[in-house]
Amino acid sequence: MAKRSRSRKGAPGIIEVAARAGVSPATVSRFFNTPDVVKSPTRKRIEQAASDLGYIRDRMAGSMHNRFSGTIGLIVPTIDNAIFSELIEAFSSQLLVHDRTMLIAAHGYDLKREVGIVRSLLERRIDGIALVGQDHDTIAMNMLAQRNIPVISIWNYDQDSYLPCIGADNFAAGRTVTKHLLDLGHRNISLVFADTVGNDRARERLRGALSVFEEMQLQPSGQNLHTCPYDVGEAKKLGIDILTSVKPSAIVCGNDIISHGAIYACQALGMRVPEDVSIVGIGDFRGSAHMEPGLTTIRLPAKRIGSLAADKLVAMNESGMPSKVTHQKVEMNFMDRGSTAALQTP
Amino acid sequence: MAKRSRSRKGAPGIIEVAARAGVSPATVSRFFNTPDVVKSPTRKRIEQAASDLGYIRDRMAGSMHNRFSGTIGLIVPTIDNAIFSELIEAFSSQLLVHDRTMLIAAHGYDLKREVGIVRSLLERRIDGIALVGQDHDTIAMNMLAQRNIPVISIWNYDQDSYLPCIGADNFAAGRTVTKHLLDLGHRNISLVFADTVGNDRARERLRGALSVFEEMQLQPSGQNLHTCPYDVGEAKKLGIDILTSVKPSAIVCGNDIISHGAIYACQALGMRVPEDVSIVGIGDFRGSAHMEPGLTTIRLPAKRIGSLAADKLVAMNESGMPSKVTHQKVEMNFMDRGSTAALQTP
DNA sequence: CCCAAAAATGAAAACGTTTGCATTTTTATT
DNA sequence: AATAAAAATGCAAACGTTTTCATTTTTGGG
Repeated sequence: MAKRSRSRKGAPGIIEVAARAGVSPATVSRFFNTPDVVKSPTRKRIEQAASDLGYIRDRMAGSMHNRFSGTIGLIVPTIDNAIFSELIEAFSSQLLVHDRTMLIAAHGYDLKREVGIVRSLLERRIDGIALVGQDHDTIAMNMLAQRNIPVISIWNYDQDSYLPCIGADNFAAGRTVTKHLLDLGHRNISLVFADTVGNDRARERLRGALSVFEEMQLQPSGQNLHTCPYDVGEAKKLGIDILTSVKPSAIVCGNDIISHGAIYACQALGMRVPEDVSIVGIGDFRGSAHMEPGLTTIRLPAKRIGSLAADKLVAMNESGMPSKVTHQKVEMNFMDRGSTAALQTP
Repeated sequence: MAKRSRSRKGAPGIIEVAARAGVSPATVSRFFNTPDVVKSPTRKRIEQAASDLGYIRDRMAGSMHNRFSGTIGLIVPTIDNAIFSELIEAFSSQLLVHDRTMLIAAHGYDLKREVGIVRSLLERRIDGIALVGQDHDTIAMNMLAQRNIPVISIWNYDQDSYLPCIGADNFAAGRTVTKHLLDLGHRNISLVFADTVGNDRARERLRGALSVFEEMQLQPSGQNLHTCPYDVGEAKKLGIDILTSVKPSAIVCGNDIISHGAIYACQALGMRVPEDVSIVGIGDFRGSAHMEPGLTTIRLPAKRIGSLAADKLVAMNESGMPSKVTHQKVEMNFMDRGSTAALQTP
């Protein structure tokens, strides 16, 4: 039985490279970390030797001293959902630009699972971590704090967050789309949002939506507030329910995925969007612009957030942790497309 | 200026834990790696000490001896696309089950970029890597071979692949959907596929589709073969083009994303699916089942592939590399939904 | 109870780098 | 050309574990 073959056969180390280049290992190390400090001819010899041998650095060994591993963590509720994949891609490729790599994991909206994931990432010595939202388990936060790891919260902007954050104003987003519907004359409006426990993004959006009703002295009846998971099929099913029972003239969806389901629900029932029902979403995911009708929604710059978060985390590494917790708000754009129209007075 | 603060303040190591538990560091190490070898009372003391101190293992330091880092790489063409996010999620969570973590990166269908990514992952000492498809740069493959890293190719099944693979028979998939359309009486069929260079999945699917035409002694005119990126918007645009110029009665899309675009194109043009145009896809992504009409497609079990790949890679680690290259085919299911119908004889 | 065998633990040498300090080489100044 | 200062390089001690080998403790059979 080939017990954990220790082979590591053809892998040359810094020492082999040094020997071949006729320098000391220290110099080879410097060549890779601070090239400007080694003389040009030496540099050339090392470069040659390394390439001859097919040398590949062992960042892990290096990290023993450094205390920097060059990997940064990202924990999202779920990967398998248009909501976050854009973010992930942007975060990852921006890290690559900084010569870092991404360790990613999903907790499936289960904050308890997040704790285990944080631990697992910490065991791998991440240099920093980005978390979605501001709702997290204390245990996880303590582990991070004790180790003094840069943490930032992304996706939701919260002026008073105890963590640095980069995100959008979800409250405002909820307001904007709801107001748009009211401005169009709709009054019988259904609200379909994701479960808000442990999900500050959804919570804020819903708060925003409700605040508009309040301002207008309108009360959405309990009957008009619905909870729905981030799933097109579920949303469609629920949509059909709502459209046949409550018969709203418009639906505010907490998220584009839900909107997609709602639009399909209308189509399945033979109702026209926006003539019979107006629908708005939040997010502006891939595809939302191109479906028929195009979805009226709010563009949440996922790419921008991912990219900024990567930059920020790297910066926190390189310049030591800033004492000040910064909050960065990214802009959102209202995309007025074809899924909403003024209420047809019958 | 806080130059790369070396702090690592509150982080206790194995030594602190050992001291507190009144044992040697060696025993603490054993406690974590082979618990059964340490006596129960000792185990308890160590456990207590570790939890008191908030100790978190440093797997990196451990990996110096082990030659196993506990991280496994996954390189995909893109994360930000329904195509792969399901795979990624499954792969990642199955790794978590095996107490491994995932390092992931996307090359954007650029095989040259893949080389750099492979190097970067190798520098982080991955224990194995999963690559999508069988088309890869030789340099990358050599780096992996030299280091003797377990590699598997996923997504496409190829009996003769030089790499172990886990995937679906894309050739058969192409055949099935195409045959379905021909069986329904369609003859004026447009083929819309992704660029096949460096993309064996698309290539196989297209080959499969064309093989059916050949068998039936039919020739798809050059006019009927189109290339399209994996993007709903682009697909929709191209779809509108095709539907207004070539006026096919059916479209075979190389992938569900393209199908979505094609369906929206029909809707934008006021054509009914499937009455006026039949459309088939390949993949069965999230949402395909629920759109209106439901997309007729082939279910590619991305979750299953991801999960199997994770298992396989871990197994290759634990039992030493098997000398035999294995090829595993995962089943696909044809999903006959609402987007196809028999040709209306005019 | 005794002793051999087995089980549990400890001591110390790795693992492949980085880095502070010492040494050598180069450069600049006079 | 001599020398001081600066730049380049080398030496060896880390980094935080795991693991081999040696030692101690426990177990079980007579």
